[in-house]
Amino acid sequence: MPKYQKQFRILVAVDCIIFGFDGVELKILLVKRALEPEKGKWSLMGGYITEKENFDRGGARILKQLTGLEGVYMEQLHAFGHPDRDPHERTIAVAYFALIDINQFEKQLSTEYHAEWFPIKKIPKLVFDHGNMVAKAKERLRYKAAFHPILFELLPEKFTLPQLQSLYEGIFDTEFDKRNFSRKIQSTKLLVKQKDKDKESSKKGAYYYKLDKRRYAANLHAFLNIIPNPVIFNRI
Amino acid sequence: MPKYQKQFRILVAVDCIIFGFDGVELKILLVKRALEPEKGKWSLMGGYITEKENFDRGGARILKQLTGLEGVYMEQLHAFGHPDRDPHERTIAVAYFALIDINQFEKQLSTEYHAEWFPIKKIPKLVFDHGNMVAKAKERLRYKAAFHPILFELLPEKFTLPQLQSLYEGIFDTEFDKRNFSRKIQSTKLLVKQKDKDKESSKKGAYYYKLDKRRYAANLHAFLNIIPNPVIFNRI
DNA sequence: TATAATAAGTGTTGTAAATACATTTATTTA
DNA sequence: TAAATAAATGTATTTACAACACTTATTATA
Repeated sequence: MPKYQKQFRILVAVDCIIFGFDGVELKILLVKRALEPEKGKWSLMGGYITEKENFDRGGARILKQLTGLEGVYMEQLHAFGHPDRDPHERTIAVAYFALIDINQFEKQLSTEYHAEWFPIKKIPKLVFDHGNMVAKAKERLRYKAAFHPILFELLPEKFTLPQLQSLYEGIFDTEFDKRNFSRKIQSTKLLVKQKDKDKESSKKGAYYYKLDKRRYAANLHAFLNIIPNPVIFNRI
Repeated sequence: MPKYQKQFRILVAVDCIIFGFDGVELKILLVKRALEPEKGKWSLMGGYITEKENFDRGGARILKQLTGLEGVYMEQLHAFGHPDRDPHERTIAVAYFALIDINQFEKQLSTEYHAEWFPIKKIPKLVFDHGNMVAKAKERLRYKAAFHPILFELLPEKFTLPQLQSLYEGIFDTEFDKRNFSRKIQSTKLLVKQKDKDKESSKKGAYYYKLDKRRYAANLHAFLNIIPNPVIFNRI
């Protein structure tokens, strides 16, 4: 079949904003850009879309390339298409954000890309419009996490309520009352209390919990109300 | 500067899901596709991105081309990139959805594209993956409208509370108690009661309201709670 | 071995928001 | 002037949320 005439064709990339949580802060994973222009500067992990793949697959491929991980939570964030975003040649980028268990990544680390975790509050200057992408991803993560149970994706299989709370507090940059927080989390029935405790961060030790995977899968799109409203968003 | 070598370049289109409300149902505006393949079939309005424009501008251009309207509420929905979505040549599409006042459009109508409004519940078979785009846009509109005051964009400058309620009821496919609905809307303080009434749809007549544009602009991203929860979404 | 230090775990009460529900009012038409 | 129609409005009850403080388990130290 003949091609569409006279239209111009554009490079299409996928860039990944990869979030991790080390128990203290929210972080994102950056790499040193391997190509000119801006070679050697900090950048999101990305790559060009290939002839046979769609965006979701491209995103998954790129994530795997860097982290070795598969089956990770990923979501399309936004398509970025400013004509000058790559000064070298017009390139559009479809950005994805991923939530990974930072410990998994440590295991699977590929050294090839000079990857490093940066606390979300200390992101260096990034190439092109990657700074905008990160800003948008943070915003989306907050928004999504305020209503849906997605932050579990950032935690290891077993975690404690204090850990979970500190994750929420980090992301929303505020503090919650632990009694109310605990009650709300428990009321979702998404967590299953374990018999063992984490003794590392306190003398008394905190009980581990695991996700109830059945319920979790069924409720990914359901609504939580963990976050007291006025703290994050202005209600009218 | 030399181009990136060896990467392949792709056609990039923007497609618009244009919503309107005629007082009874939610509708979308479709056109007859002008090009092969699938020429003559129902399609979203779309077009290729040009060399100097970003996606937002492309979307606005395409919307204006069809409706003559500018300054309309538009939002990027999703990038669609399945390799076979256009069987003719690989093309990715960035979809936008727009909310317009259907009466404005009637005035500005361009006959060139054989545009027609279709009730959201009676959408014909569409070209390519446009059916998926519409489905995703409906979902997003519901989601967004459940939390944010965006449905006003579908109404004329002056509207009545019964009209507004029937819009919400149409979109969420349910019925609300008018006393509670009215109270919730009033509590947002976004509306200004007018002195005149709409006498068309009842004998008593219903007072017109206008948006308080100042407050509205300040609260576009604020949270409403118009929709009783269990009706639409499952809470955990 | 008793005491201090640390963080985890747990319950109750008041307040605000959401819901359920029925009557009155303005106007037109028969 | 009576009947029909849809708009407008208020209250009582229930539910959800937020504020708040003490007890418990354990380890380290005096």
